[in-house]
Amino acid sequence: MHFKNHVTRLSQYKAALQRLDNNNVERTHAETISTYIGIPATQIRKDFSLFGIRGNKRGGYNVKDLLEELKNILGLNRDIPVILLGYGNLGKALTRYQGFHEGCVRIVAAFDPGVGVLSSQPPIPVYPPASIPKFLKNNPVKHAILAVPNEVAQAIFDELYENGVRGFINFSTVSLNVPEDAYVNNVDLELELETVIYYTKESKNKV
Amino acid sequence: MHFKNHVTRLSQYKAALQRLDNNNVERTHAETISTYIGIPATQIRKDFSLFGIRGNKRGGYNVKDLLEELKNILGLNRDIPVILLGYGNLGKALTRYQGFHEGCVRIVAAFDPGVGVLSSQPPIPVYPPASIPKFLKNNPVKHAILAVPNEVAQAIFDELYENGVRGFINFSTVSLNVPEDAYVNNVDLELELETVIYYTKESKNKV
DNA sequence: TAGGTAATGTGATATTTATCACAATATACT
DNA sequence: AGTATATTGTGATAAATATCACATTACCTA
Repeated sequence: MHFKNHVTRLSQYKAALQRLDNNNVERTHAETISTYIGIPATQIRKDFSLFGIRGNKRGGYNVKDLLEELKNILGLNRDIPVILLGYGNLGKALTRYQGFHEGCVRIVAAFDPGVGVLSSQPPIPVYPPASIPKFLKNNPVKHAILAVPNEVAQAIFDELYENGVRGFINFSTVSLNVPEDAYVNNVDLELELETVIYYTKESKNKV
Repeated sequence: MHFKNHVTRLSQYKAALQRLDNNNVERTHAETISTYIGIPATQIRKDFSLFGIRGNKRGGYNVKDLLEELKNILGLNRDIPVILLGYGNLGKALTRYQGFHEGCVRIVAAFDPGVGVLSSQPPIPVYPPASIPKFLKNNPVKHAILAVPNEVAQAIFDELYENGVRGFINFSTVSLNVPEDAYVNNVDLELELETVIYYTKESKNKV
């Protein structure tokens, strides 16, 4: 069992619960969450069951408690420092990405060879790539976002792995060589776009 | 059948084939592609079989032909114009995203309310949102990338849909209300990151 | 406090997706 | 030409995932 889908859904549930909590809603139900995010209520309950989340047989779920449980399961019950590799346009976008600000994920530093010629004042410290090992020795960060050119992706990955980073988002389009105990989530934007194109073709392929 | 996974894989195959072609490789095999992208050869052949792609029983596949077939299936056998909504950091990153340059997807214009105060010369024309209907009347683009703040995502979506756009990538974190004949691919970067965090937790939840 | 009901929780079932095993066949070799 | 072999192509099987049906239970009302 790899749980990829389950984990994705838990994350969606968490986001929904966060919004409910922001709106000061105190109790909710599987049906409510369902209409919120478009996942069948029975699927939601099954997922909760699988991960040991219990509600109240008639009162549904307490929003704050459920949110807390989901965060615990996802490992989001504490601040997660993340480093960013590559401070180009994508890197800049990520440092300002509103999705991260609500959660407990925080980009603490970026590394980019162009550090000397940055035009504007970055919102996080940006260091030259040479200082990666030293930084990681002082700040044992476990997660990294790879927003670097394809040519250097594997080399940067290896260096980060050497220095203890184990979880990665990879925005480059090379398929990295990854040791057993690391986890890489590839986000290929072209691929995402091509999926859209396939599903909006006038004439789908008959299968 | 929804084929989401199949289509994603086809897209990966296409990318691999493109690289093989760039390196002037003439023939290839399921096994080769497999080691390239880490998908079992038998899965690859099954996918090909499902979409009617045939190889040569001993010579494998002709790279150029296979690439062409994959492009046909994915609807990538012609230039695909795409518009970009929101020319913030993410928008800028996307216009320069190297993944798109190889393929046939081309971002032809962006729309952003801050169009008047752009610092540098953008590589594509940037128009105010008010001109969306007129633009789409003159340029019947079918695909859009939503890189706008959550608050306006649904409104922008509705306007685009009204004007004929049917395929979307949505980078905002709201779950859009989508008519039957449109397709939205939600790319939630926080969710992607949370997946990574889950899989790199020291103590996984026992299930 | 007893009955009605809205919700959960989960075993059973169906569907989807991936893997396996091997038959078929095109090429290479002798 | 005939045999060996690499590789495809696919039915059968297994595994994963989602849905259904309904038993259970906590709350509400009278």
